[in-house]
Amino acid sequence: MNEKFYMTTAIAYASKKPHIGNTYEIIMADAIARYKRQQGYDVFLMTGTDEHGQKIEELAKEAGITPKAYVDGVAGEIKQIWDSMNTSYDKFIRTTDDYHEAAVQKVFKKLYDQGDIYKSEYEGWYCIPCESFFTESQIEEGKCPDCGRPLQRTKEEAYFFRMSKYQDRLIQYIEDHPDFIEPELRKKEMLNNFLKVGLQDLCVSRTSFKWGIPVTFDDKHVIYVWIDALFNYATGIGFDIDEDGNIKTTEQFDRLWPCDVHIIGKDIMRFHSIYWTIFLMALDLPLPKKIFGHPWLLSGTDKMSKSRGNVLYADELAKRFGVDGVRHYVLSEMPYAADGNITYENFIARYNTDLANNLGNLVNRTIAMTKKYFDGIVPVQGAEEWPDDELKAECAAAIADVKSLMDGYRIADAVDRIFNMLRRANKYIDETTPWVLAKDEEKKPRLGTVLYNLLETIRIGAVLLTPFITATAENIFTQLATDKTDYASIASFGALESGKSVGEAAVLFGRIDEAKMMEEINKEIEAAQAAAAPEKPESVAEIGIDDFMGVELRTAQVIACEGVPKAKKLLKLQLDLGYEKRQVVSGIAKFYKPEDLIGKKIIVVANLKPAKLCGVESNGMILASGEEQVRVVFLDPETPLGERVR
RNA sequence: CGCGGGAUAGAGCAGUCUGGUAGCUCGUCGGGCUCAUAACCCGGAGGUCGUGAGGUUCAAAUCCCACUCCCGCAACCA
Repeated sequence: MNEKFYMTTAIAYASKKPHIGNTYEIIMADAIARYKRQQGYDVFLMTGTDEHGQKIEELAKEAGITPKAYVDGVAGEIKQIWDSMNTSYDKFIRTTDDYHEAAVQKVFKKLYDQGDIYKSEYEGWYCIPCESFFTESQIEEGKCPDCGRPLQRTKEEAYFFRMSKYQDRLIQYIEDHPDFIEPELRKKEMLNNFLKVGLQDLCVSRTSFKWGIPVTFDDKHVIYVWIDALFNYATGIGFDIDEDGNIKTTEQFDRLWPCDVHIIGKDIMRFHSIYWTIFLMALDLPLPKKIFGHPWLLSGTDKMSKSRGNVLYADELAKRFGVDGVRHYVLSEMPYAADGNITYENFIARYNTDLANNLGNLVNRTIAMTKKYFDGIVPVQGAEEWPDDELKAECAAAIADVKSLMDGYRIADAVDRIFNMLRRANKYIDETTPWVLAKDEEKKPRLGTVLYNLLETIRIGAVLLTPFITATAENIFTQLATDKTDYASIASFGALESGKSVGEAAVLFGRIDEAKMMEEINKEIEAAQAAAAPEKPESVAEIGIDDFMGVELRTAQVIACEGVPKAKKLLKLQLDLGYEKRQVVSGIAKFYKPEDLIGKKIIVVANLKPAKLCGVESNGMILASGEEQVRVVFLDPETPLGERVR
């Protein structure tokens, strides 16, 4: 049996339809999987959906359906998009699958029984802003070890995982395995920001919502999302635990584990490289060989978000550019470590340059000449002349380069390398001028050689392109009418069989008129914006007038203002409420300079419990609106100070 | 001084480890060709390689130092 290669994507959160930035991951994973299969590996690619959590519980409630019904809908939609992108995953796991839930419960129990998970019995302290629990031993003088703010005694019981126990082993492992976390800069982030400063025990249960996997021996609690979600990588291939708490695996698991690569977004690097790895250590399982944190695909220069209105979806893009247009764009436009961009202008340029002009036109003109000069019969390869040797050398170089690039996960560079090879083939046509050879019957053998070399170069290109633009590669094979499509067939130049008839010529990618399409797109965007009613925001539970009157809002004037050292977002404001002065800290430094605020009259929540932010005391909160763009509520300059606001 | 990455032609990037004529794709200008999807091929213009009339060197995009700006991670939105 061939060597196995087990790879996974992160599982997609089943809260809403994934955008192209989310879809990029499965396409990238698919390209790697197809490449590995081509190389002869026995590949198993797993993807799926993460379906539990408070957010989904709330969305389902809003929609008036059960959480399960809700995630059934979204998971179906996600699977459909994955399928429509021609991705060749071997398994689509859902965290609501019964075997997964059962196995996760047993994992939790086992970790509890062996002492890695423990229950804190009313000894815990909770930091509300950090949403973190801490044990007595972690805290100093009743303050949060993270932020230094006062902690609340938690009234909830909670389960914790002893992360610190494995910390040194993990650091050692990462240092012994330089390829474990890639790209390199992500490894440094993990090491410097978390591991070397010391891991805290992780709270691994929740009681604040119900939509999760219950703890079997304590059903007030549901299991922390990351234990639930991360274990999909194991349960999906047959990992389980028997009644005695011993690990029970299937033949499939034994064959595939450990995972060869987890492909994930850079944002969840921490959960994989630290938590997941430590969970595995606790179960004495071999660790994954590699965790690859890919960058993000940005819409223009911004993160895609609904509120910015710049969200692009794979299926909508595919309507315009085709599935392979989308695959080619995301695969060739994403740098190795830095974020990539997507705009319609870039998309059209990429499409026209690479797919229509370079590849499509090369195939088209070559097939056309074969039909025209040889009645569509693949000619015989004759004596080698210049520049045949250069073309062949280029093919060989491309094959070798693509292999080394792909082995290093340099996807975009690999794709680019293939298109350079095709460019060389276009140049070869100009150098050999087949239309001139065709005018001289004596040159017919030479003409045959030239066309043969071109057809063979195209075939090699199609084999190399198979992992990336799969359907297009197949289309090319059809046009060449060849069944020499495997990787072994490009080991040496000349596997294409002479004497056979080529298929019908068909345009692979029609050229896009940029001006026309942009006009169309802009019109659609305008129409969509006009049609879209402002979305109803998530509302908060109704309150009575008494509740409102419990909030003491007062007018105040900013008499001094300065930034807080070490904090990028915070401003420290001195307020005059008329009857007293007080200090308030506010996270508005991105939007206001101190001098913008001094002298202005604002509204302050006067009876808010004091808190410390970055070590600076804050006694209240000033009113402001907005998320992306925060605007402080300013008052009429004539407003007297210290008045109650109702 | 929290940790790390980056600044190279109008745009996007490579080159920096291992100093020695600054390169690729797109765009732009000019030319060629006619097999092909106004495609393809060739050539030109365009860069004080972030700043410092800094350091090392025969020689610096590359090594060293200082500074400015951008980005990621962490912290932080009362």
